This record gives sequence, C-alpha cells and structure tokens, in this order.
Amino acid sequence: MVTIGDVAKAAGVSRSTASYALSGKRSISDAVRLRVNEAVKTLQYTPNAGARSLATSQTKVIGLLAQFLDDEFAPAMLQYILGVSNTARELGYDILLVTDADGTSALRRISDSRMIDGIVLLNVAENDPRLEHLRAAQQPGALVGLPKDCDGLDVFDLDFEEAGRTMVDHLHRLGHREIILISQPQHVIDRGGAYVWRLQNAALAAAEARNLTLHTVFAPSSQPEVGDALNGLLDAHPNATGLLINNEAAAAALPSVLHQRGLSTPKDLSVIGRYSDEFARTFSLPFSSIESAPDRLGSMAVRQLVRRIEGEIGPAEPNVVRFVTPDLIDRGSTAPPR
Amino acid sequence: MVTIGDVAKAAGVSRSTASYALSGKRSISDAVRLRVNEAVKTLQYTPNAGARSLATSQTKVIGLLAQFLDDEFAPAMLQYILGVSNTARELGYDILLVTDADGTSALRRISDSRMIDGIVLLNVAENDPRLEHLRAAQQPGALVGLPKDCDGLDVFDLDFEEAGRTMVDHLHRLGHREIILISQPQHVIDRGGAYVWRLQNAALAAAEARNLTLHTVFAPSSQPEVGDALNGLLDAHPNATGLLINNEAAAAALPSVLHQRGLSTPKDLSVIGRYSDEFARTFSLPFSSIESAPDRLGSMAVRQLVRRIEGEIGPAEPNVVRFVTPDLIDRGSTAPPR
DNA sequence: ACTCAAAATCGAACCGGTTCGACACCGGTT
DNA sequence: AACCGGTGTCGAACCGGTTCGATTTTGAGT
Repeated sequence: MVTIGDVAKAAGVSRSTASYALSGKRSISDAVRLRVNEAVKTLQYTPNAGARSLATSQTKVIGLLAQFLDDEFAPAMLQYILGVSNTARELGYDILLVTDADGTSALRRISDSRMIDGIVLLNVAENDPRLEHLRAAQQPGALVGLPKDCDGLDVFDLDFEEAGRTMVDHLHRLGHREIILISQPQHVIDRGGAYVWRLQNAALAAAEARNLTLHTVFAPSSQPEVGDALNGLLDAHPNATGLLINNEAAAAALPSVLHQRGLSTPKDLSVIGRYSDEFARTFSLPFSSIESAPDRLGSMAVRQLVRRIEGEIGPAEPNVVRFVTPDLIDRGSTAPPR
Repeated sequence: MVTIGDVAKAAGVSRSTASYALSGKRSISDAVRLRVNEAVKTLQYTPNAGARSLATSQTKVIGLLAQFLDDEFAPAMLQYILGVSNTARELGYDILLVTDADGTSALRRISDSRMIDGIVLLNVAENDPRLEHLRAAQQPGALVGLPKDCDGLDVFDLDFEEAGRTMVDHLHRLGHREIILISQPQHVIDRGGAYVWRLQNAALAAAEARNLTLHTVFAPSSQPEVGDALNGLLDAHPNATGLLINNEAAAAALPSVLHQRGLSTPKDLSVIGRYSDEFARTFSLPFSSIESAPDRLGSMAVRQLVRRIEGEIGPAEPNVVRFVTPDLIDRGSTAPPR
C-alpha cells in the first residue's frame, strides 16, 4: 500500500508538504507541486479513506435507507435509488445502501459509527420511527416522502394534492361525469403512506367542486389479486367513464383486464395513472400519467443534503419542504366520454 | 463523540484494556468486562469506523458494482442487489453500491482508497474490462456471470446449458416436435452476454439429439417492439407447438400477444420462460419457467467473498466456478401438443 | 514460604492521513 | 542595518481505534 509518506519521499519533501501540495490549502512552490503530482502518478497513490475520515471526520459517503416492503412495488423503488446514486456520484459521494428490514437500528449503526456524512431516507411514512433517530444523530438528513413532523429535516415529495386535482380536472374538462379512483391497499395507508390520502382527498375535493361523481377504492398491490379487484370494480360502476390509478400494481395489471373485457382506451374508458415514465416504459403502459419523478426527487434530496454536509447551508438554517409539481404526460388514453 | 477513551475512563481502566474487553482477544477479569460493558451501554459508545479500519485495515463493507444498461431489464437487476445486500448484512457487512456507467474507474476508486474489503461484480460479460482491474486490486472479488477467463476469481452463474437442455427435454418428453426459442437481442450478445449462447447452443444440441426442430430467434428487449416480433414469429412458424423464452421483455409481452391471437396455454401452445419467480409474480406471468435465482446467486457470491475476506479460504486456494442447477417451476403452461 | 506460570492490566507505538505553530528565507521599506 | 510581511517548508500533534511487549497480580504446586 502506497502512502502519502511514500509520495513525500519520492518528491523529496515532508509528509505535510505533500499533503498541502495535494489539497492546496497552503501556498506551495510550483516546483514542489509538480514533483508531488509526478510522484502521485508514478506511484499510483490513492489516499486511504479510513485515515482521511479519521483526520477530517468526513467520509464522502452518503447513507441511503431503502425499505423493501412486501406490499410495495419493488421496481418503483429502484428508480429512487438510481436517482440518489447517480446524483451523489456527480457530487463526489458514494452510496452506502442499507436495505435492513429494521431501518431504525440500521440508521443508528451507520450513523453512530461515522461511516457516512449524511443520510437519505426513502419511503418516509407519516410517523416514521426512523425520524427520531435521524434527528438525534446530529448528522444532516434528507427525506423523500412527507412525514407529519418535518422539523429540522429537509423533505422532498411529489405534490400529491396537485396530482389528485390535475387528474380530476383533466377528465372533468373532457366532460366526464363519473369516475373511479383506485388507491393503494389499506395497509399501505395504515403503515403511514399518507400520500394516498393526500391524493385522494384532493381528488374528492376537486370532484365535489366540479360536481362530478368520484368513487374511491383501495385495491391490492399484488398480482394476481389486483386483477380480480379491477374486474370487480368495473362491474360495480358500469357508468364510470374515467379511471384514475394511484397504485402501480393496478396500473400494471390494467392492460390485460381491459383486453379481457374487450375495452380500449380512450374509446371506452379514459385512464390516467400516477407512476414514472420509466415505469411506464418497463411495463409498456399506454396510459397517460402523472409523472412521479422518482429520479428527480432522489436527486433533489441528495443535492440539498450535500449542501448541508458541505456547510453551504448552516445547520441553523431552517429546513426546506419542497413539493415537486406533477407533470401530466399525455399518452393519448383520455378523450371525451361516449 | 464518545470514544473508547471515554469508556475506559468510565470503567476505570486503560484504553487498551477496554479494547481487549470488547474484542475478547486477551483474557480479562469478569469485573472489568462487566464495568466496560456497562460504560459502553450508558455512554452509547459505538466504535468509529474510520479509526477501526485504519488500525485493522478492515472496513466491513463490500463494494457492489451494478451496471444499469439500457437494453437490460432493470427490475431483474434489483433482485441480485437485494440478494447481495441481505446476505451481506447477515454476515455483518454493509454494501457500498456503485452504479457508475464507467465501472472500471469506479472499481479503482473504491478499491484503491481501501473503502471496502471485497467486491461483488454483477452482470459480468464475457470479456469484462472490469476483471483486469479487479485482479490487479489485490482484494477478493466474486462475480455473478461467467466471463471467458475466470482465473483467480470466484464465479457464480446459472447453468444456462442445463437450462437450455431442460427446456427442450421437457417439451420433447411431452411429445412436441417443433418449437421456437426466443433469445435476447443481438446487442446483448455483442456486449458479451455469453449466457444467451450458452443456453441456445445447449438447446440446439438437445434438439438435434432428440430429433426435433428448434427455431431460434433474437428478439428486441424493449416494448412495444418485442410484441411485434412475437407476432411475426408466431406467423412465421404456424406449426410450432412450443415456445421457449430467454428474454424477460418477451415473456412480459407474451400474455397480451397470445390474447390478441386468441391463443391460450397450454391448449394451443406450450410455453417455458427463464426468469425469476419474483419476476413472474410482478408481471403475473402464468408460464412455467426456469428459475434464474438472482437472490440465490447474489447470496452465494457474497458468502464466498466473505469466506475469502475473513481468511477461511486462503488467497492461494483456487477459485471456484459454481453453476446453479436451474429448477423448472411448473405453472401449468405446458402439455402434449394437439 | 517460595517458585513459576498464567491471568490481568498498562503504556506506547502504530495505522495514514490533516493541520497547527514555528521557522527560514526572500525582497522591499525606512 | 534593522525590520517587515509574505511565501514555502518542516516537525509534531492529533483523529480513535488495535496490538505488542512489559509489568504486576494471582493462584497453584511443592
């Protein structure tokens, strides 16, 4: 293993001089800087991360806590992870990926041992038990998902209220009078998935204001149960002309259900989903959708986190709570009702 | 930050004694051990990872290199990642997830800076440029995917030859005489995805030995092109009674294609895929399939890697190249031909 | 009571960086 | 000639663990 001492020796200077030559934190003669850089190159020197972190208490690593819950759609989570990971690298940070079922103790472990400079929490629930420890950790943290109490933590989430309104307004403007909203299953909500309520309540309010009928339903998030649920739903509301889907599994299952029933969009039914474009491509979903922007949310969270880590924003400065305005991507699955 | 010095002071012993009390590497009186443990608990002491890694040159972190290529099915990759991550935690290791497009320089970075104790490479291609650096890194490494030259590296992969034979044999035993094999697109092969050839060649050999006709085809890996390709394929071989699918996207697209054509399995067509059970559930695929066991492969790779890291297997001991025998999961999509 | 090995503990050194304070050297003022 | 500030460099200390060698304490055997 080649150390900075070896570099210093090769350049004929002291260790501290070599260090300053590399960091630029004190003025160094051109001659020395040149010789040091030369030595670094020929010896293939790379600083030891452990030693550096010990000396500077900075690791250039960000902890990423992702929970893979049975009742959530794993492929959707991947987009968040990639958004975080790619942006982190861009900013010079690596990612410590933690998928422990017990996120709380995992958080303590990586935080207390000072393996990381900051933490991104995905999939944050309304009363997320991890938040308490994140606040205590005295390390910057950023959340994707809106908890009840955002105090002291930077929060990023889709504007689900706006999403609900946009969906309803879009169909209303086309002339629909009776529509259905399919949400996540009950236990996602029980676990604190408040975004389900946020979208649904906003949709209900918009529907009332526009004077149209909105049926709301919680559907399973697993195959093949969700297919049956969709069928039952369409049977129950034969006059509905629009379908709003806030449930990835339901969206994925819908094409074959429609096909079985001999229905097509937008002729027989107008459909709007809420998922990412990437998701739509993966599952070849032909429905217009509210973009859930997982990569963008992950990216924003990391950017803010790094600003805190690097002191561009002081720890005293108030936390931000930022909502991404949802775009509606038109894939031609909506039209005026027959 | 509470250090081992604080613990030692609280327990009334020296730092070294506290360290030995915690590691158990020298005998310690019960009284002291008790007082030290007490102090650890009350002070909430957690060792500083940087300091420990500096002293022991062990980080308890495993690097995981995953490449997300446009033409590969991202959700499938997630299963490998989770297999690696969960097993690593079980063994006391954390995961540094690297998704850089340039895997080679990322490998150098994390390896040279000694952030990690070992490396798992996913998605290894036949002539993977990352291997050269992994060998030079002088750190244990494990691969998922079979390269041409396995020298010095532990390799884990599905037995694709056996998979090809099993698929063909299964349909042959049921009495099929003409079948189709759908592979990945040409550019997956060009990039070094040798597993495509391995399965296909074994299937062809088995078909010849059994004296049955096997048509082979490279299909796109993106929607909706793959659907058109499937249609064209079924048009081109109207007498084929069996379909083997070594292409996730094609498998995902097949149900709606069959539906459009008014075909059903196993009545009109016997179908066997090659993907994970998790994948089948996500897409509610009703086809019998060769289990590609991503979680198991990831888990095996990590287990072997940790054995190397912890010296249970000396660095001199020869590398293993282990093939997982593929299971056929029967979902009732095969039957004797009409 | 005396010896001797084993058990228990301590101090110091080390891992590989960074950073502080000191110092030497330089050209330019007064 | 004495003084000055700025520049470039060095030695030493420090970050927080682990580990080696030495020393003290203990207890068993005679």
